[in-house]
Parts: sequence; structure tokens; C-alpha cells
Amino acid sequence: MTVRTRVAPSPTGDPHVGTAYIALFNYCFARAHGGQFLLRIEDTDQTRSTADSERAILESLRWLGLDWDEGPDVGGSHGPYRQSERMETYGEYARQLVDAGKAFHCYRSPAELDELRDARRAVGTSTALKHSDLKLPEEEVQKRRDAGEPFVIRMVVPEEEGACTVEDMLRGSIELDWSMVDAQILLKSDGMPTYHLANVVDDHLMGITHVLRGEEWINSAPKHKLLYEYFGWDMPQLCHLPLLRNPDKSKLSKRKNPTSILYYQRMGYLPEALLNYLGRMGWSMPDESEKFSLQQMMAAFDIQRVSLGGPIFDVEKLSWLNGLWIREDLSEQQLAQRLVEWAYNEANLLKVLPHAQKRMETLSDFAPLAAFLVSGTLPINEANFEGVKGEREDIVRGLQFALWRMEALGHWTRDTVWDELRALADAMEVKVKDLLGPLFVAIAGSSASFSVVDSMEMLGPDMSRARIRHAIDVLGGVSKKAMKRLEKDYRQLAGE
RNA sequence: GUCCCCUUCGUCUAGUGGUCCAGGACACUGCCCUUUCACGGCGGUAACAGGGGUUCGAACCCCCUAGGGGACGCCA
Repeated sequence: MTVRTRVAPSPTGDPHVGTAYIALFNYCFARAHGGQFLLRIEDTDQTRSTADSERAILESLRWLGLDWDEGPDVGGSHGPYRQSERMETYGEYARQLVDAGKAFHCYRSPAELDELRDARRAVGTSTALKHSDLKLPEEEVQKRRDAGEPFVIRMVVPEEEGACTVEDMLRGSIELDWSMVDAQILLKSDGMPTYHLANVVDDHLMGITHVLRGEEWINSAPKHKLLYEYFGWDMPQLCHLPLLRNPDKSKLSKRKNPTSILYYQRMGYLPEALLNYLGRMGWSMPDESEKFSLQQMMAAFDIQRVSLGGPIFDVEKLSWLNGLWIREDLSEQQLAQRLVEWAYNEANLLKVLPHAQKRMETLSDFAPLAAFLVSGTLPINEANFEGVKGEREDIVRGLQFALWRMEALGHWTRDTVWDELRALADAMEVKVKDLLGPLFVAIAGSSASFSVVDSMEMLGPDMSRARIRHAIDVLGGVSKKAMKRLEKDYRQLAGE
């Protein structure tokens, strides 16, 4: 048995807890059956994947103790294969399908595609575009080809009535209508494969027998099944796991919840506890124990014990579990060791000292100065904002706008954060200083502290956002009505 | 809008036709322990989404409705 987890680096470089969640189940499933657990990095979208984001996710999984196998030698690469390393391979497979009449070249422009989809949507039917919908007159194809226009390779899908039956290890047979399945792009115009092609080709080459992935993939399973048929390969068994949810039940997202593993690390959760908590999401031990190690989970693992309702990722129980791990599983020496590794190590101190040293008269000044960097949620209240210029309403407005900016920010560095905040202040026609005032309190708990952008860089995106969110709450939050108005104002600002 | 998936306490869940007027855990709460705060111990409140079937019997099987979620990209 061989299973794999595909890890997609996020544009912000934050390793997502959802990835760890899927990886955990793949790990336990494989290991419980004496099989292999492999990793595959998705990096064919150049806007998302960077060396940093890839490293971050691999390090996070390792931190959690989810070790992967090297796996077979596929195209000269071992370990967590990177898709782009074998780009030519996918092109060959795509061409093979074209030769067999199972795929075709498509010269349609994005504008034309939008038009076709809009027309479908207006009629109220499926927006899935088939080969016949995309066909261009022969002379037009010729013209575009001669002009060197970009093209993609799409797969041929059934156009007649009928459904595709997909077998799921937990859900049984799922019937999906072919009318919903579009002529999926297999090879993009830049020559990179899409997930669908890469996924099928990789899994075959890697000898994958079972695929445990998120529920969001159910709808594209027919495409994958079809590809296996086209290639004449055996299809792995599928298993779709429930999705982790925000407290409002929507799919876990950073906009509503901290989703980065780094955030939980920074908050001071132990990897054992985080993993344990993830294991309690949609799964239970046969004896219903709450606290268990990865080893114990693996030893008792039974995929049939997965429950299908999407669990809400709620930190209350995680915190309790973490306390249990700290109290019951660490000696005082071990705890001391963890604390040193976690924050009070030399590398960390050296990061903070450039900001702290100038502000110190005695060594004892250090702890209060740096306290906010090793804290979780800051114990602030309305009174902390008294020294800040402006009405409460304006402060909240500034914080909310800043939060939105920070949510949209891809690369998180001192300079990018600064540029964003400066641009925001300009757009709002306020002094940078006045915009930053409340942010100091939100981020550091006091307006007398290090440069707020330096602090934000050290804290990282998720922790920074969480603190801004907390500050808004402390100031009374934003009502639904007010939120709508703010959103409108914000869009106007962005439009200018 | 179309299709798919899901639905047990506020939250995580046990439960696969009788042992369930539904069990455990978090949170909340009462008492005990304690110089305080935690920890710990013992209790309490709180759920089978609704309606129809099938069956001697339904949280469990079937159908309908409702609610929630997901998918519908040259993202994964």
C-alpha cells in the first residue's frame, strides 16, 4: 500500500493546518497497514510556490512528527517530489492523449471562455464546456496557430447523457452527472500541467494505491477516473475526508481564523497536542480516549472511524489538550528545554535585541519590552487605547482597513507590510503616524514599543492578524451594518 | 443557478435495528480540596434537524423537506 499527500504551498507561505490534517490521516492510514506515506509538492503555479513556502510546509510537517518516506525513484527525484522538475513528462502524456483522440488543442481566449460561460449561466444550466462548445472553425484555428497564439490541451469528456459512478471508501458509490464535467485543461499554455493531469500521472508513476484527500475534490473525481481509463491505468481507491471549518461552518480560511501551523507554534502549542487535536477532528479512538500520541493513533487507526460531518476548528479544546500534554508528559527539565527551544534561544534573542537594546537601562527591562513577542492573545482593553489619537469609530475603521490589507498581503516582510500601511494611510488621507497609533496597541499592547512593522514581521502574519482582530473586538467590534459601510468605503479607497 | 456531500448537547464526538427516556470530552456551572490562582476530585444543565414510511421495535434502513457545506478557473 502506498498513499500520498499533495501539498500545495500557499501564496503567503503559511503552512495550512488543513494540509497537516490530511497528511495526518494519510500517515496513519499508510503506517497502520504497513504501507508507505509519500509527499508531493504542487508547484506548477508559479505565483504560489516559492522555495520559502515549500520549505515552510515541509518543516511544519516534520515539526509535527509526520515523517514521510522517500518513495520510488521517479524521473530521477526522491523524497517530496516537486512537480515542475519533471515538466516534460506531463507534456508527453498530454500529447499521447491528443494522438489517441482523448484530448485536443484549444485556442480559445479567456475572454471567449467568459462569454461562453456567462451564456450558459444565463440559461441556468451547467457551465461545463465540452469539446463541441469550444470548437472553432478550421480556418480560425489555422489563423490563430499561424499567429502563434497560445493554446492549451484539454481532455475530451462524454457529451451524452449519463453519470459517472465514483467509489469512495467512506461514502460508497457517488453518482456524478457527466453534464457537470467540463473539458478540463490538462496542459496550460505555459506548458505546465494542471492538478488533474499531474495528480493522475504522478500517482500512477509513484505506484499510489489509495488517495485520501479533502472533500472538495469529489466533484473532479470523474475527470480523474476518465484519465485513468484513457491511459489504461489502475485507479487508486479514493477516500474523501471532511473539511475543517471556521466557527461559522464555512471552509477553514485565514480570513476568519488563524490557519497557519506557524501561528499555533508561535502561540505555544506543542506539536503533540496540535496533532492530537487534529486527530480528534472527525476521528475517535475506539475507546474514546481524548489524549493520544501519533503512535497510538496509528496503532489504532481505522479509516471507518472517520465521521463525515465537517468539524469546526475551535481552539478551546486544543488549549485544554495542550495543557494536558504539558502537565502529564513533560518533566520540569523537559519543559525548561521546550521553553528555551520555543522562544528563549539565542537566535530568537538576537532577532529581538536590535530593537530592545537601545531601550534598556537594566537587564530587567528586557522581559517587559519583549513580553508581547512571546505572548499569545494580548490582555488589552479599551483603556489601552486612551492615549491614541482619534475617536473610537475612526480607530476601529483604521484597524479594520489595515486588517484587510494584511489579509491580502502575499509576502510578509517588514518592507511589504510597511508599503501596505503607508499606501493605506495615503489613500485614507491620514498621517502614517495616526494610522499606526492604534496598531501599536493592537500588536504590542502599548503605544510605546518597537517599530510596529518590525514587530509584525517578527510575529508573523497570522499572529499579527489575530491581534488586530482582537483589538477590534476589544473596542466593541463592528456591527454587521457598520461592516457593510466599511466594506464599501474600503472598496472605494482601493478603487482610487 | 446547477450538481455533489453532510446533519447526535454551544463545540469535538460514541453509537452501524432492541443492552439508549442516548454515553464521554471541551466549554459553562455547583460542591470538595486549597492562604490565593491554577491543577485535581465529585455532581449539574444541555442533543438524535422536521415529516413520512419499513419493522414487533429506529439515532441507526428508505423517501421527502429544511438547513449547512463544497464544486462549477490556464488555483490547488
